[in-house]
Amino acid sequence: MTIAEVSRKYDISPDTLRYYEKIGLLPPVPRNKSGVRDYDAASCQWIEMMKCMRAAGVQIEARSEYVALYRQGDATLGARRELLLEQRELLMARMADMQRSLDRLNEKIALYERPNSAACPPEREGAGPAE
Amino acid sequence: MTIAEVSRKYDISPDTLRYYEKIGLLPPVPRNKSGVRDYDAASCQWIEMMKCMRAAGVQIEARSEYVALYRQGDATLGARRELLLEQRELLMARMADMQRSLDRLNEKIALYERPNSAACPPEREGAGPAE
DNA sequence: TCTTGACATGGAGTCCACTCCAGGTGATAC
DNA sequence: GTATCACCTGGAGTGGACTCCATGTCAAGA
Repeated sequence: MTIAEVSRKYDISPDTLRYYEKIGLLPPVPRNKSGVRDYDAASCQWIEMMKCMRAAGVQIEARSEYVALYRQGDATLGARRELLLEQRELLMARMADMQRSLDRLNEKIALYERPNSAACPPEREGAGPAE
Repeated sequence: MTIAEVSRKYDISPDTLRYYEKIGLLPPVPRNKSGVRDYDAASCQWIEMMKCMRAAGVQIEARSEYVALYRQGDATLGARRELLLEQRELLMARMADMQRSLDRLNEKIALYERPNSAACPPEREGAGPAE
């Protein structure tokens, strides 16, 4: 697949795809004889993996570390597993934070649903619903 | 409360607190006669609100818009409610994305738990567990 | 009175994750 | 053969969200 096709398929700009490869977020993509990228199945799986990690909020540094470990072969299986476990902890913590935010947001919206509510936070001291 | 106390209480640096106020993420904080900030209950509630919105991934622009609407008074109740509803949608979408990522992460970790697994993605074509 | 320390301000600098651009190459269409 | 087009590269630029810094003020303690 060309970079344009991959870009459409995963909704990631060609510039970003090249950037990811340059900084090691993707292992080198195969090229045709004129040096043009020709993404294969493995490349696509890495792209999906990176999209997934990005959506999970994993920093670029941790993502490239994972790729680097992978490319060093089986000796790094343990380290890769550790990295994923650590990122899972971080992800779950972020999700818990977001859930708390969502709960608060829902409370606040509920206040706006009541007519005449002063809808918090109060301008200064006292007035407005307790939070 | 002084900026240092608030900083400790909410784990937000004094620089960030001043920055938030400067760009309108917090309504002006009361000052003592020498111009030093003296955070009151309302200021603290705004800080909590901003921490909450930040944890929810709300951009600074949307947060300052909310504050600006609030400061314009009751005429903007509807607009504020709309803004919160919109941000709730975005938040729920992000959480759904993260849940998908978590599911995938768990699958991947499961592969690492099995001894001798080739642990994806494959280096090139074929080998390695299907995803 | 002098020093210290917490605070103030405006503005510059940093970091992350892209995003854009100038200049160049190779394959295809006319 | 030349125009067009998609692609290439290295490097500069951008936007968001801080973070740091030089310089200055004020109140309190030695």
